[in-house]
Amino acid sequence: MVTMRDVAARANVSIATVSFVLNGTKRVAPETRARIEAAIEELNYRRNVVARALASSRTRILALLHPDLESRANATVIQFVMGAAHGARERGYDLVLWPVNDDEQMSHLLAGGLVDGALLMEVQIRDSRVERLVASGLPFALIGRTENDDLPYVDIDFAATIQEAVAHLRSYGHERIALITDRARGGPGPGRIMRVESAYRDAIAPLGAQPVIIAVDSTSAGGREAARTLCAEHPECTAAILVNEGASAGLAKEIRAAGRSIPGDLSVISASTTRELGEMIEPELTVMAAPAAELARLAVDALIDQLEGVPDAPPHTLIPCTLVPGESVGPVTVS
Amino acid sequence: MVTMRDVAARANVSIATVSFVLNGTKRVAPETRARIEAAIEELNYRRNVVARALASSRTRILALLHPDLESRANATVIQFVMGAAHGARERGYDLVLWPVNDDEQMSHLLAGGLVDGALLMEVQIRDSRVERLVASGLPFALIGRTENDDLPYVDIDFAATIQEAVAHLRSYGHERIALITDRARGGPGPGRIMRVESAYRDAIAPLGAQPVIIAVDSTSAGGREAARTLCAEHPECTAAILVNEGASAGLAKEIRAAGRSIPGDLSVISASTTRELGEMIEPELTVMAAPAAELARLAVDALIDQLEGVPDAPPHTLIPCTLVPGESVGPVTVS
DNA sequence: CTGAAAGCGCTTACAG
DNA sequence: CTGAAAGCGCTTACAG
Repeated sequence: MVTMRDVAARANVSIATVSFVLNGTKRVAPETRARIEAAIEELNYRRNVVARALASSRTRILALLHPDLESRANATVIQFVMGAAHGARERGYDLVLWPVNDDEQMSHLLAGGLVDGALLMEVQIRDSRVERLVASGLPFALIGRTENDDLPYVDIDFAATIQEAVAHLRSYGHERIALITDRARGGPGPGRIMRVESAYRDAIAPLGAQPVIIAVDSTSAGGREAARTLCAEHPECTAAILVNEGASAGLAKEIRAAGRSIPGDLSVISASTTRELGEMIEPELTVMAAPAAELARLAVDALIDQLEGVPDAPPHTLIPCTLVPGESVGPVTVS
Repeated sequence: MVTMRDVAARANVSIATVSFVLNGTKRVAPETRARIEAAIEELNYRRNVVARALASSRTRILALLHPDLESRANATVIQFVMGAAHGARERGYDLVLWPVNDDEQMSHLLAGGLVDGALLMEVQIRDSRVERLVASGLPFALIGRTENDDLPYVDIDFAATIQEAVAHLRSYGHERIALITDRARGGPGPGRIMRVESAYRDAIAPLGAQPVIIAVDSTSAGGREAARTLCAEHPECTAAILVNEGASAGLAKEIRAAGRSIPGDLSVISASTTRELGEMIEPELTVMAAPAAELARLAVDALIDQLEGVPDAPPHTLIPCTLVPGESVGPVTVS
């Protein structure tokens, strides 16, 4: 293994000087610098990141804390994870995946000194991970929000997204619009659900209709259940907005199985998902594509800015989903 | 920050002794051990992983090298990544995501000393990453295989998988069975495709029919293209085996759009995908579920065994996909 | 069974 | 502009 010592010897300087040119932390005479750079090149030297981390007290490693995603057929998740990995690499950081299950693992993360900061996915309204993070003093950025709006976060702008979805449906004449969300399995659930619901209430308020909110599991079975509930209990609804990626396919299938058609009898918008997933469904769904990769990069940037002391780094960013018209929205048909 | 020095002081021992109990590397008197453990507990001490890494020349970090997965609507990918993360954590290792694009990044990885070993996803038949890895001496495990079968790998047992798919279809009377694979976009392509094709040829050989192989993009559009090709050029086929996750939905849609039905006119098995994805499609596809999480864990275990010098660690493991019957396979109908 | 000490490969005040 | 040296927090022969 070639070390800084080897480079220094070959260039006839001290290792301190080598370090200075590598880090650009101090002025070095041009000829000296040239000699050192030549030596680095010739030896194909690359700084040991572990030693650097220990000496500088900065590992340049970020942790991505996520719940168990293994079972989720969640197309946005992979975009998110990959976006974060790319974003980190582009700024010279590494990203470690951290499946947080228990307190012990959280301690290991916080006290182990492996990471300079953490990114949190799937933030709950009341999130014990966030509390521990705050208590520990480790810098972090949230994807999603807790009750406490003061913490640094990036999030989907659900208000704008739902607003646009409703406007799109209204432009086709729809006035009875149901919302289908994710059923939280124990715990307070992601803040997302709460925000989506209130955005929905605000958006349909001008229509003067009662809100119809159906929460189901994020699975095909959940989607079928939503369709049955919709048909049986809310036949007045001519449109539905889904914010439940995993349920979208099941909903479409069951609506058809019930002898109704999309968009003939029901117009559907699936929000916060991917266009690829929309394309898989029949009919091709009109979706509002989640800015997953973009959000991940922003979260990474916010965290690194914080770590590197960039002034005026924006603590909060909201991005709406993008409407991608498919074939699942049509005019209201009089029956 | 509380260090080993603090613990040693509180327990009235040297830091060496603290290190011995932490690592279990040397016999320590029971009372001494108890004192040290008490001190650790009281101070809530946790070993600094960076210092440990530097001193022991082992970081206990593994890299997961993957191509750009951002754009893929690949449901097995997330299972794979998460399986690897969990597997690593369970053995006390961390996993960093490494999007390998260029040579410079590869050098940084290899010479930086951050990781003890690497896991490679999406291995190509002829893979420059593998060559560099071999040359560098960094331990690794492949997911998938190259030309060279001597390297340590885990992989899906495509021969057994395709064999079972064909057997399943034959039990319904099918004898004209097409194969739909992934179109490699430049380069030699994943070894997977080659292996799948030869497994298919072997499996249908007893049927005495010409092989029908259709390679399309792994997208809904690709699936549609496959359906059209099948209908137009191979009307004799009564069944198809897909090994192209992203194309499965498009295929089903286009078959129906062409006025043919699944499984009435065409039986379909989608291999190497997830049951969740099969459930999303209409009709619910019979799938052969990829053992993605299991494979990831095995690869992690194989790599760690190698790192820790476990004798007789199996260098190669093959696991077949699991048949999950859906509604897309039926008897041959005489026309 | 325990400790003193060297060393892992860097960074970073401090001197000159 | 450059260097000698301390130090980051551990592990690990080596002595005793």
